[in-house]
Amino acid sequence: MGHSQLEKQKTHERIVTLAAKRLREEGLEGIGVADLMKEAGLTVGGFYKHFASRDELVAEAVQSAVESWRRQLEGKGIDPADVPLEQYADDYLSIRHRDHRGEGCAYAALTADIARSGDAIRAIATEGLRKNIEAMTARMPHPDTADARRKAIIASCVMTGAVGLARVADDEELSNEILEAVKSFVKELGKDDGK
Amino acid sequence: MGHSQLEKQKTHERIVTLAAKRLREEGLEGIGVADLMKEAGLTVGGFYKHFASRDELVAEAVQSAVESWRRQLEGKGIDPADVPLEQYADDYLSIRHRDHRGEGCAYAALTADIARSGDAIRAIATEGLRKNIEAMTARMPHPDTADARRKAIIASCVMTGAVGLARVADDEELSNEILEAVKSFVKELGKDDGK
DNA sequence: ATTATCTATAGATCTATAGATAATGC
DNA sequence: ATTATCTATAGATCTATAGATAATGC
Repeated sequence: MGHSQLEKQKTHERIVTLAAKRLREEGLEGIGVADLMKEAGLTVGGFYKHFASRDELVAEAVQSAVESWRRQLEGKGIDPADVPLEQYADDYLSIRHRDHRGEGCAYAALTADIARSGDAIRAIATEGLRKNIEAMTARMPHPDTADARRKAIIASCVMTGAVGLARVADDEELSNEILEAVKSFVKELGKDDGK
Repeated sequence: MGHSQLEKQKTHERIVTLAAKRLREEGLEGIGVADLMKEAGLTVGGFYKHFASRDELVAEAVQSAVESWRRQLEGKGIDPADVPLEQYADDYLSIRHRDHRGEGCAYAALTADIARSGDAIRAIATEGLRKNIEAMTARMPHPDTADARRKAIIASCVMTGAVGLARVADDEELSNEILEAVKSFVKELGKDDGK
């Protein structure tokens, strides 16, 4: 029962981080305030001293989820800009990513949920999407060209789509086939000789 | 207040068709039984003479949504197998499709929702996905080759991903850029000279 | 004195059921 | 007689709030 301002800030972050995970797992409406607080080791009453509404938490959690990949890398001392496209494709289109939504890409896990959300959440997601496309452009050969940006958009769509469909397929063979086909394609996209 | 068996069958279909639309718009948990029945011009009490549970309706609605594109074409006397890849890409990656989820592709609208669903719904969606990939393979040059199937998987992922992300973007320019980039890419995929 | 969290609960909403009503179909 | 739909409601669940408790920090 800590009550200092520092404790409160840590509690706030703990709730947001947990929500970012659980909402990716269960969808933006898939878990209630009381259950989330319980999983955080708290009770529902304290929630509204941290957030004006459930929607406000969801917005913070989406922001956190959108940034989580970058933050995980930075925690290991790695600059996301230094991750080459090949490694990005290997990680993103891995069985591990497919099977761990809570720690994975917010767009693969929540695209449809976000598209149905209000202005605040869509604005956060749009900003993150823009940055992702720019970061992907920088990983392409000749990154200053319109072609690199076009390839980055294609790569973003095909990767989020592939993980989404791989999670739909209840047949492991089909699911893996999707991941492998797209993995090799994205790597080809990054080769200089391509169109 | 019709009560014949024929009337009941028509009522059943009306509920399922409406649910297939509204669930694509609002998500698989986005609309309640009472509201759906009200929109169908009925009341909640009759619902359970048609479906054992809400989940049973959702399963039928997902099946209906998965088949809706094929059924719409067949209603116009068009064989879906005759739709060439270029036209498919133009329709799928159109602003109209992006802005009308209720009549659009179930995978673009519901991928994450389905991935979170139970076995019955995932089995229905997996079967539909398999058929979609096969139909897309048949639209590729040299459709009997492994390369055609690989391209069909890439096309399926990139198209569902593109419509999903185009719906996330609250900036019309970015959203259209995504649709256009992927549209031209899918058309290239269908050209014979490609790798 | 202030406030972060707790217990308890009001009020809204949702699924599912019970029993009444009005039509079908033997 | 059977049954498709209706009205009404029980029971569960969810968001948000009220008031109590126990810590911080001037």
